Amino acid sequence: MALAAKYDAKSVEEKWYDYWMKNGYFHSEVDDREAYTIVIPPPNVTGVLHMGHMLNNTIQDVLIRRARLKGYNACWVPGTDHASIATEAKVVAKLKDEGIDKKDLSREQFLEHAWDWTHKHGGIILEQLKKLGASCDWERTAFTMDDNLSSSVIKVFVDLYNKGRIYRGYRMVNWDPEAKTTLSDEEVVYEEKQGKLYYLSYKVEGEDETLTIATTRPETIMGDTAICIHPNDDRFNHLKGKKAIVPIVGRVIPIIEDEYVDLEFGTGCLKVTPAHDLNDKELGDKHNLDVIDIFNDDATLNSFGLHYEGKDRFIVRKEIIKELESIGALVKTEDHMNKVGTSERTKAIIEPKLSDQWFLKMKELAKPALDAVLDKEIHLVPEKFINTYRHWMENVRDWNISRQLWWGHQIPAYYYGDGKEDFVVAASRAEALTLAKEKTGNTSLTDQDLIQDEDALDTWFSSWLWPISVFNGILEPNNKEINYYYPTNDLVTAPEILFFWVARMIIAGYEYRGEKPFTHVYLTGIVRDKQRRKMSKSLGNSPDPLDLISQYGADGIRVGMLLSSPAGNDLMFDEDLCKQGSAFVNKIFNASRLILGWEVATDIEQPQSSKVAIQWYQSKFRQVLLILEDHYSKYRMSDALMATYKLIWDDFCSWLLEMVKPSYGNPIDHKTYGDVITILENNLKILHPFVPFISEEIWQQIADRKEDEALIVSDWPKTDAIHNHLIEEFENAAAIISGIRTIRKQKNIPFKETIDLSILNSEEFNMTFDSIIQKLGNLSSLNYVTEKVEGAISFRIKSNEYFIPVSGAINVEEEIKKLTEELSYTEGFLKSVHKKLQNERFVNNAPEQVIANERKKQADAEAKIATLKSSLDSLRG
RNA sequence: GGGCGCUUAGCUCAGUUGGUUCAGAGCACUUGGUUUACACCCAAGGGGUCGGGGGUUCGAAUCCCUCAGCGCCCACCA
Repeated sequence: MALAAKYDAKSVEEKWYDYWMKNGYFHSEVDDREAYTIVIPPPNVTGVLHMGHMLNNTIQDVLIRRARLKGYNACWVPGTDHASIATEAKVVAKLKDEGIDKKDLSREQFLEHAWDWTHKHGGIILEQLKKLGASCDWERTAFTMDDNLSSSVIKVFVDLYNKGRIYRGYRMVNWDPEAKTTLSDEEVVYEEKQGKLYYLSYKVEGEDETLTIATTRPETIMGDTAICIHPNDDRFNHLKGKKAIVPIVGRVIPIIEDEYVDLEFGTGCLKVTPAHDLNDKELGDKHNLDVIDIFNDDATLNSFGLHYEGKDRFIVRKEIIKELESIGALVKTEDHMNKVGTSERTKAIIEPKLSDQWFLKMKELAKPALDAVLDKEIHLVPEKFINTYRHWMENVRDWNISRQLWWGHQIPAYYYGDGKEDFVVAASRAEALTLAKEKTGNTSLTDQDLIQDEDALDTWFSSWLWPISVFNGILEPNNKEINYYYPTNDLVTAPEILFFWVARMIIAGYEYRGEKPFTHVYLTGIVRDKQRRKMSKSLGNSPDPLDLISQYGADGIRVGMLLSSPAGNDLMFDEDLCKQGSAFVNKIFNASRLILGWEVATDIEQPQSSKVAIQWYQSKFRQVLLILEDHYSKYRMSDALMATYKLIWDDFCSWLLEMVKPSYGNPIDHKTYGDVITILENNLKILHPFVPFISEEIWQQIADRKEDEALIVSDWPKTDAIHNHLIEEFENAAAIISGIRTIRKQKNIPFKETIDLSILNSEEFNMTFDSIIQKLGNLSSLNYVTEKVEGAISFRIKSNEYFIPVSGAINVEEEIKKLTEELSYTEGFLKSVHKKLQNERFVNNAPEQVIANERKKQADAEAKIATLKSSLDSLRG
């Protein structure tokens, strides 16, 4: 009686979230129980919740809540990532709005702004997660730039450097001219773009001849230091050993020969620009060519760009084509599709650039991490990702870990001299000074002589330690928390970051714990809209998760997200799913309201029908419990939800409650009421991971609960004997009831009007559900007869025939027609079975079970035909 | 260019080793019902030659080949 007439999701959600928090139910401490741990994939600290997070965190919360109910010490560690590039870009943009240029700030000043920004906008996303019901251990909230996590990063860097795995190298790297930093290969996204292929003619030095090359990047002629032809290309024999003159620039460059050149592409002549193309760099190294870098950091041209100095590369491309055309150096232009590397974060077009950067050697580190997945030490769900993972790991390249950014962990390398190699790597300035003194033998060095490397580390260089560093396992490898919670159990994340993050965490796990960081990796799909477009802020096709929550309730959204989310498959998000979710919540609420509204009488005996119904449901419930176990063990979340959904909606609400419901105005007997309450309680337990709020709300209402009692920390229902015969008999009863309903509909007999049902049984018949058939069929009587009932409509289930006498004339013609159709269908069916059984090869080859089944089919069909025939005979008189 | 995956009802998807009830589920749809928890309800019902073609088999949505369409990952061809 305590439930309101209508379910108010908002107030219920707030009430119970506060209650859970207040009672510390999300918090985990080391104890005697077995730990079940998940570390959250840390979202960007200043990010906001999007649909991908909703899906991801719903799944994590379902896993965590279920583990908690199953008696594990469940620990879900939340936190955020400093997101070096993304955050720095936001801060730079914000400063720009205020008229401040990053260049005019010192590192310290800039970092102050960045921290302000972080404090102001940071952690909003975690507050949003609370609205979703996420039961994270908020006392453990971590941030990749927390002191201990930062120290962990530095310690690891120093360690890897000392192991010889980190080195500094002058390499061609990916340069993001927008963020003005290098990127790792994984941060470059290649996009197909329609471009042009320009054919340019170069004069041959000292001759009245020209050669033509094809290029997509005419602006880089400023950096040309050679022309390359294939040594076997007879077309260009006359050019060998000669030199060419770069148009506009006038520079004389050699014509070299290399088999790298593709004879089929373009003209067979290639211009070589070692500073701005990886292949050209390799050619340059091989042939000792000059390297001329023509770009500034922002991808405008430098002084090598002559009169184009200071202009952007793409403007220069347009202008230089005009100039080349005017001097007759542009031969022709063709359309050309090519893949352009763009920055994952800023979307800027990447410029290959030579520079000094820090790298981590990956090959050896990757080995145990590869084996772990191939040997199923770590399970990727779904398994199709194993191949992708293997391919990447087997071809892993050194990781560029330095970024020309300030927001992040500054590289702990300290320069004490002018030479490239005049540096030491140490966890602190003091240690660095000691090391520098040792290395140089110069004891008069002071702190002032040390200059720390300006660069920061790639964000992923801190998040790859996440499952260890959140438990402080890097700094204190033997503390009791890391030993207890590590390895964690499940990781739930998007496949997009399989290499960025997952693979590297596995690597770090083996390197720093000698053990896997988690056992299962559940890879979710991408959330897309109905047009299959990825939901993103820039496309504007993503609903605001908080709006959805206020509209459908957190429970509703959770169900909606989970209804269609097979692991690894994209989720076609449709608001209708949320509608279905909140309808389900409403159904649970109303069913509970019905039960709690019942008047209970202690002086009534439990009717036979209720007793049977309760026993049946208990078996059904246990059966579903096993199915759930199976689905969960395979991480089939949608299936687990659907099995629960159908159990509650169909078996519990549509069948059980209808079976035990007292007739209008009458009280329910005490025994049945108690049984139903117990059943409801168990239902709520298996519902709780999916719909935590409504389930807690009702659980708290259906009995007097102690102050510290709560569904969230109760226990998962126990399995017990399943009476399969009850389940089977119920199915038969349900078919009979359905038959009655069909006839009522056909003959327009309203439910209120009672009818008689006669059963002509040709085989042993179990009467367990008779009382229920009577109740749900609203029968005045249920009789077993030995002869057909005259003047009655009939229907058949298996080999039994059921008769309902109807007042008024029966349409004999119609009945005959109906029976004839059924007969001819059954005869056709029997014929196909006969054919099969007469086929010797089938009888010889098929397993016995299959043949036995066919024989059973044959017998059933024959019995049914006999029944139909005799019915027809009696109808025809 | 290489690799992986997908194509089953209007929509989103299940279909484990080929074998009763395997051609399914949820939603949507149609029809009927409902002063007695819920129209976010109840009941009944329609709907698919399992992308096309070929093959293996007594038997194929399931295995093989091939074609078509879609998606993803990886890769330095100007």
